[in-house]
Amino acid sequence: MERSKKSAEKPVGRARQAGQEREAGRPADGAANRPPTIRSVAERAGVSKSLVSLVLRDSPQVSDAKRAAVLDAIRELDYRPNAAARSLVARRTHTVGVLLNDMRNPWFVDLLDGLNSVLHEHGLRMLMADGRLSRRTGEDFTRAFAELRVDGLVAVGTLPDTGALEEVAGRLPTVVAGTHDPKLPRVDTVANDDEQGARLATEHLISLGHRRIAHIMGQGSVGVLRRRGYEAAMREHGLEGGIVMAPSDATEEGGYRAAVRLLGGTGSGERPTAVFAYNDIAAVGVLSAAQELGLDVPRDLSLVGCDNTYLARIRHLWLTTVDNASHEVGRRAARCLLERMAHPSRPAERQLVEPALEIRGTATSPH
Amino acid sequence: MERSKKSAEKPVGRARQAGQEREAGRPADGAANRPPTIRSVAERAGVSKSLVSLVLRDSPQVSDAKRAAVLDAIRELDYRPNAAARSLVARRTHTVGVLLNDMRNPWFVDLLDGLNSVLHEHGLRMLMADGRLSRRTGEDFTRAFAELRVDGLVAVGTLPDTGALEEVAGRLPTVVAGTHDPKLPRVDTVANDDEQGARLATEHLISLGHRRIAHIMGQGSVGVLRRRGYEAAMREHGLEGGIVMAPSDATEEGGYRAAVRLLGGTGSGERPTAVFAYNDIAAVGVLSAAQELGLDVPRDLSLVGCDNTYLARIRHLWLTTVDNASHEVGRRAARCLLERMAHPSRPAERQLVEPALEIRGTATSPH
DNA sequence: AGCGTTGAGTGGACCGTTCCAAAGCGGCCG
DNA sequence: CGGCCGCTTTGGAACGGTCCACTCAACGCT
Repeated sequence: MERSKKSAEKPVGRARQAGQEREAGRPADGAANRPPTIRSVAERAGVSKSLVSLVLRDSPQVSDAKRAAVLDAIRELDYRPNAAARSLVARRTHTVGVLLNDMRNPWFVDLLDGLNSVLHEHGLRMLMADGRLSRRTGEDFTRAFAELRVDGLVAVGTLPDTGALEEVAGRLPTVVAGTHDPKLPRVDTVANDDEQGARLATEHLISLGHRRIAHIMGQGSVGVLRRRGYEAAMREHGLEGGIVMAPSDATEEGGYRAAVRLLGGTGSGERPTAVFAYNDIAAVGVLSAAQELGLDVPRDLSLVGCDNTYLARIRHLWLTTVDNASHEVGRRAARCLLERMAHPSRPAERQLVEPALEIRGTATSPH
Repeated sequence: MERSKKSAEKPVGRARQAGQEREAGRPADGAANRPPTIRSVAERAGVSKSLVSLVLRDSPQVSDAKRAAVLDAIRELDYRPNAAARSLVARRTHTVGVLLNDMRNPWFVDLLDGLNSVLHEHGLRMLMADGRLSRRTGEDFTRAFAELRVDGLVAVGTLPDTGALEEVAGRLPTVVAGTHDPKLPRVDTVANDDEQGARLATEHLISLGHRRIAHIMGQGSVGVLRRRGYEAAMREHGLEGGIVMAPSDATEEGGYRAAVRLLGGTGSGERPTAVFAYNDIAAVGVLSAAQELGLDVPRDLSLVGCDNTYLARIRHLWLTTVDNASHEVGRRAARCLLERMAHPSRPAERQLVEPALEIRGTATSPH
């Protein structure tokens, strides 16, 4: 008895207070007129907020008349649901974080295309951060994504900070796309078959009749794989003697310097007749070096790049290169992420996508 | 009487239920162990959640002992504040949306750098969306940003859908960077002085001794301005007769085709000795066309591009071009946005950033 | 002694949604 | 004619924070 009275008084008072403010105060004079909420819509349509919520997630349980009324009100007020409130209660943001290694190097745009198309089909939106920018400002990208409570994370390209990635992978579904690099327990990887790509390029040059084929090396695990594919192809065709490798980095400058070392120093008999470069940018460096050394490409020197970036497509360069199906990599990475979001603790999956040769103008038979 | 009884009975049951769940149930057995909240931290540290909140926003009002206890609890639980909850009550997300026109064209990366550095100084984070991807999936970028309740919006580059931008500008602080295009009431604009840049390029060619200088035109307002600068420079030096213009788009293909028309068709006496291209990509197309027509650049044809993208920096291309200080544009755009966030209804501001000539290898005196 | 003042700490309303339990309301059947 | 069964609609707790109003000591000042 006593208890019932006490609790009766307390909640009643509150309910009334709240109700008053709700019904009379806020929407009318509305402090600093805020954007419309589900309540404004309900009020205008003459229904409860719950019904508006049902209409928003178009439940079949709503009569046509009320639905129309609510939709009208939404239109009239130009109402937009508040994602923060929604995700607060749903504990889902329908957003996946995409961490780009470095936006300066545009090899990833096709990958992003593929990623986006599949994610969008499943009602997920992408939120991108440039790893390089975060690094420069000393910000921890991991934190930002964790606080925003993204539903998943896709790391595109090699990341310097494997530790942070490992930590974030413990919290949320994570997929690495476009590189083989960090092999972590609960992290899926979708990448190009770089070894196979290098093999294709090298075999193309061999089939054209080249015997002495140089390789301009790249760094990281991708660099190792491409070198391995190159070496394997050479060996399988009995061309161990024709193997020449020059260390470099994935820049035009690096490709240029390596090519100058390779092509400039030694006598003409020793000089390679073809070069397989780690990527398109390095290949463009080779082009520059050849020009400076008075070598005509492809007459005096054949050249194959890798990645089929839009650089390779520029008519003035027109690089023969390896297309590594970035779009497909993106699509598969998205599907992997969806799988992992559904089953967070399944074992890590590693996928390889088949590359293909894109023949353009920088490789022919040696004269 | 009847009413009081009714309301008494109803809330009592519920209130008790809820109270029990809060005090005894949730934190102890915790359904599907959720990430720690401010309440878990408070409980562990033996303080109230309000105090934890104070520590989080490091208020000076907290004793050292309690502060230490709270920080320990935060560390032990690996607590991360929930951005959704925070922004729900604060009505601020500390996030600005950055809308990229098209990630394929990497002229904006420097701009983003500048943008990012200033925004970061003010505790804002960037969230990027690619307009092209949104367009393809038929998604309205405006909606996404509006629902996420970003604090502001930066549109980078020309946007096709001016209407959507105008609408979104009514809701939140908006700045357009890198283009002059939509002149909307409450929208600030920070752009390069494209007219001045074109003038610099043209005057450079004139000072080298060229008289017949063609211009490969671009589209949009930027195209108009660059053309205007070109024409003005020509006229001011009494070279109206040397004006030749070819319409094109901002692609390599477009530049190539325009150049073939310009250089191939007419007799040698009529042929321009120099070209000022709308941008670097179009300039590369000109390079391709010149090569095909057997014209040596710069001996037979001088060429100046625009934007100083990294294409221009490739040794094999080594384009003389106009540097439009994208980094500075980004920085100023960020400051504009901060201003507008502080004073949402101030009149629109239009800023122009001074360009500079970047002399490389594609322009010399006519022989 | 009584009074205000100050500073650390707390309770609870509130932000804008979702979701659940329950209510209202015909209609149908025994 | 009353009970029951669907279908539509509603109230209110919950999500995880912030912030305001308030309490409670301790302290200094007439």
